[in-house]
Amino acid sequence: MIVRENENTGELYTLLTGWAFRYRTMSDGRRQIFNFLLPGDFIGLQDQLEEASPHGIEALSAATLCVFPRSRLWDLYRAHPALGFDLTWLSAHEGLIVDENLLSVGQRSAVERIAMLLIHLYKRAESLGLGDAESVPMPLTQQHFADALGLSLVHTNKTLKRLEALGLHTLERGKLKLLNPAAMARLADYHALPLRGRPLI
Amino acid sequence: MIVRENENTGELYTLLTGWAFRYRTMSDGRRQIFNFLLPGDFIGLQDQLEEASPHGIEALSAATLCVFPRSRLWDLYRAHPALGFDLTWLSAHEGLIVDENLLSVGQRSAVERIAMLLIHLYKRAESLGLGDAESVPMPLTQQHFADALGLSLVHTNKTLKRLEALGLHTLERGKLKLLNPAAMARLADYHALPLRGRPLI
DNA sequence: CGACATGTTGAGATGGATCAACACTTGTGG
DNA sequence: CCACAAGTGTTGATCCATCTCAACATGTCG
Repeated sequence: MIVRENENTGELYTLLTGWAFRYRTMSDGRRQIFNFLLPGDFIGLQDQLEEASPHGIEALSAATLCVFPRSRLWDLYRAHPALGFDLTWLSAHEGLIVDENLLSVGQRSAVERIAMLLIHLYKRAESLGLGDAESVPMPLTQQHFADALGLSLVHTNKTLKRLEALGLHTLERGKLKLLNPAAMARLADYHALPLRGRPLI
Repeated sequence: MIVRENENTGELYTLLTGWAFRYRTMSDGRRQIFNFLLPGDFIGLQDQLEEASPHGIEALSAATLCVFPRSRLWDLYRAHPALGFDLTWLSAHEGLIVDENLLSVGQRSAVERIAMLLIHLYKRAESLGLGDAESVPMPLTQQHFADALGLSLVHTNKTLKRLEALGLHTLERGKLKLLNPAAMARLADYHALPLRGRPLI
């Protein structure tokens, strides 16, 4: 547990190693995962100064963080405009990913959603050099897939199995392999978002 | 049409008057609306420099824009760190709204989604001083509701009617009235996001 | 007046939800 | 070392919220 919902830590973080996710729980317990966080992602920009954080953040694996006091955020903008610029970049980039998730949840069928999430996470992990030539680590539980995609746990399981049966991927012991990335991309209507020089803060 | 999908205008805008929406179309024509834009909202931050915009933006009414050349964005950060700070604020704030939509589309039922969108737009318009004491303008078509909420047009129509029949609101000739805001907020599990001093760029 | 966008309504089909088991793994305490 | 609980994954049967299809109504604008 990195950031608790409706609390304010007064801190910002960069995720240095490990995986995490950002989510929100409704008063009756339903949970929506907004995004998954990988090394290099920044945490806490959405929380406006001094306000309680509208979402929680939990780690999916052992993780290390770089901590910033929120009170010095403004100093940073003044003293290092380039870093401020990078922060806006990071914020906008996370926005793009959330947009993509919204597109999935709003318009894609269950198979398409799962396919999309699998490729998307695969590409992100791969581009960070995680995993080896044929697979990347995948610390999510099926419940996480379900909560990110707005599907029930049962249907998530069945859909995941169906894709495996089609020979599109394997997912075991926390390792994801894409056996037919092209077919999966076609299925998901996936288009890589161009990731030009991503800054690290 | 303000920004075309997959093109790059090299410009940024502030929406000064009027309504607009930000969306993306899949290759088979399905469309997801990410967010609605009201006066004061900034346009174009998500589009990374020089890349084609991953989404389109269209006006819902007559609108006026303030135009910035994208090439001078970096100058602005260097010369006026405070404005850079505000831009990050605006970007993060739009992120919060998109999160909220994702929560709706992922977890809420059709009635809840419609109720949520109605209150949310009502509050935003009201806080900008649009409309009068009892109603705000509402230039959306039912198709816009449907595309924003991930519902079919037909079901959107029926659900909207149902809420009207329950006496929760009226929506005619482009004017929205909330007859029982409390009940509607309860239905939607709505919690206002605190809007502290919003900057205008 | 016709053309086109928008709104309305009913009937029937279906993707995904819900309910209910059961299997496997891991950790814990006795 | 075993017994048990808790978390996770798997599978089948049934239900229902929402989708699709198909009309028709209304309004606007040339």
